[in-house]
Amino acid sequence: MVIRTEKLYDLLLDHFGHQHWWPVDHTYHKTQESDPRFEIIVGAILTQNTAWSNVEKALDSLKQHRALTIESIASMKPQVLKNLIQPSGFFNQKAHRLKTISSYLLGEYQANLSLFFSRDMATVRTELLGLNGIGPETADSILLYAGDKPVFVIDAYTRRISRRLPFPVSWDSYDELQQFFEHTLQKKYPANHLVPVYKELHALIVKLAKTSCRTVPSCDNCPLRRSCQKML
DNA sequence: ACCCAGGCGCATG
DNA sequence: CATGCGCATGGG
Repeated sequence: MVIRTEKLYDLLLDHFGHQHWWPVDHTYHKTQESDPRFEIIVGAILTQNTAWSNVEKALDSLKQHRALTIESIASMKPQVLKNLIQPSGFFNQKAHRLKTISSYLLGEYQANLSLFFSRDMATVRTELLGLNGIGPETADSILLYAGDKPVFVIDAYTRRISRRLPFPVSWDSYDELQQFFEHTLQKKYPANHLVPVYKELHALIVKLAKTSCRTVPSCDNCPLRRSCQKML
């Protein structure tokens, strides 16, 4: 019995609709104060084990102080940065992490994100993982949502869902679960469609976990149970 | 008063 | 290798 990830995508999209997570369109006008790609990078760090509503407050605060740029965060005094991101919690660690990646992007890539992302995907991922505060999920979120790289993001929700669905993989291995999603989705979608599919499916899984799978102890009582069985 | 949120680093056994 | 714990805030 094998469940198909592309059916999971169809089902969830049909049931919940688009989730509008981070902007799909990276049109960047100079009239804009901050590069949306950098905003996504900052958001990816601020949202670590933190409700998105709190992250928005911190992002707004950074924007209002015109501080949402690589150069600004790299040069800002730590205490000032901590105050600006305070509502997102864990501000001591997060301020340090934001300064680490900002200084890195400034020092190694002259704050040029196009240059940073232009290289081999695996290379960029390895570099990100080497920075303090960037683990697999944060690195992959940055690659997918900011860099438009075809990488599927695994998070606690995806593991929880995967534990309940009959996926032929061990749900506790990040790499194995990621390979499973990527391989199965690659079979259905052409390469140039993978990025939007990966973005939307990850957001939809989060939505599913929050609305249904979080509150019920097992699939037996899940409101999506009948739909889920269509995927088998 | 609890529990949780779009994790990660570090310390233990 | 694999758990466990601290990190901090705001909303339900």
